[in-house]
Amino acid sequence: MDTDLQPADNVTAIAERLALAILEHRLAPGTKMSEDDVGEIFGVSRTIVRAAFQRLSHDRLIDLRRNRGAFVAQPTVREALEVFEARALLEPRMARSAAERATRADIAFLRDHIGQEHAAIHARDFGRALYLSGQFHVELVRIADQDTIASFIRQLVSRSSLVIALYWQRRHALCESDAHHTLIDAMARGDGALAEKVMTAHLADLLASLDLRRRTSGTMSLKDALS
Amino acid sequence: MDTDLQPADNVTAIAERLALAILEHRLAPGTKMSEDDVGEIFGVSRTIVRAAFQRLSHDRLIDLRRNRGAFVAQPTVREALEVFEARALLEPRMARSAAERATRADIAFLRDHIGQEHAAIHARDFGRALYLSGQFHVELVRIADQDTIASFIRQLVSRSSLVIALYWQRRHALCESDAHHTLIDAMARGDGALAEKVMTAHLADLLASLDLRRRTSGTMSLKDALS
DNA sequence: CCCACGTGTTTCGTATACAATTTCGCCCAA
DNA sequence: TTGGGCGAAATTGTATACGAAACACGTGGG
Repeated sequence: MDTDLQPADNVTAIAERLALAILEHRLAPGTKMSEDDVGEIFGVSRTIVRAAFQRLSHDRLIDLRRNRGAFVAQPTVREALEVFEARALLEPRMARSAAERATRADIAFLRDHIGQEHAAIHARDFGRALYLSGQFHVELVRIADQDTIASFIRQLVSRSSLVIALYWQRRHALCESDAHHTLIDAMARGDGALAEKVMTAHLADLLASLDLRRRTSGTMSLKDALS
Repeated sequence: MDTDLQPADNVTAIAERLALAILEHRLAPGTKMSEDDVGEIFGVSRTIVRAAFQRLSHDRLIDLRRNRGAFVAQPTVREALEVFEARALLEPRMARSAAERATRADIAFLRDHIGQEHAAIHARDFGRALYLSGQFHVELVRIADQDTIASFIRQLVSRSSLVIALYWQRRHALCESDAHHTLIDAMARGDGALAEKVMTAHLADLLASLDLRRRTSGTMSLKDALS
């Protein structure tokens, strides 16, 4: 049985836990992560932590500065715009493909996914809700069955999460927009053209809801964030 | 001035030299690279080599198999198709942007780049010619001034090089197609729409010139390839 | 003749030690 | 008070050591 997706690989496991902490906004952009501290928290040596850092750095989730250490990335305004431009180029087409390929099981899975997201909101776990909201896009590309583009989207969605952490003022109004529902409906009907259009609009909305002039701040200790 | 792009960073330097060896087809897909051997060739410890390997692995240039080692990646037919599908989605738009933004200096740079490529062909250094031919696409996106998408293209072009190594039969007829010249001409006239169209056709041609049924093979020793 | 098995060798995974660099507090002078 | 420099402490960069897993190969049984 390999239903247990726990990676037997230490560095993967730790990279994923760190990524989740960032994506759920438990670790604020700019936070410094010392190799020793992280290693001690997870009970591994710096060797492992460094490898995990390098992976996250390649996904632009953290910024690795030579002889200085690892910091949760702080996308600039320019990077934020680039990320959304890239998403606008890729995701609508993926939404179309997904709509054309989605099975009944896929649709059910996505509906369940949104269910979890709502549950998280209800439990006031906004970090997790935000993470799931991003994962929705990743799942969509998975259905489109394009692994290569999926890896790009995964990175872009992750970076979007950082952008949101930095430039989103009104937190609690999160993705209430039922864009995801609309998307699923279009997919359930196999309407690729509509799905593509809805996705385009959804991404534009997301970008428009940011205030790129102001940056929110806030920090938290490592141990608390990685519990 | 930062015209000196020599990385003071050992792992970056080694990752780049390995990447170049792969991109110039001096290292054939499937070749195993032992950490010890590579470390000895470059005069660094396995620590550095491992870090470099992890980077290349993230770009899918090498395949890292746990407890087995690092192998030059061998993209499957499916991956090959995905790579070109992704390029088809991104590059035409980038060609348009580049055409609309290119300065006189940019055009001159690209022309010179093609000049180097022809020189390499003339010197029968087909590996280098192929590398430069790929770099042309990367430079194009650089002109389009989209760093995020540029990083994706860089990866896709690299993987394309592996695809070509595996699935290209008639080697010596390389990119003689003057698609790159046509592209530059369109850019010089600032004709974005044309550049977009030419790029689309160029990528389709490239894909069509592959024979995805047959795989070429061939290998070479590490020390020779990394001299 | 072929396949299963055990042993020695190679290669990788991880921890740790030490060197190099940065950071921070402290003192002193302007 | 403020700014600069000096040294100690902390943190990262790299090499190395040792345990563990995979591989190579020779041996013996079927």
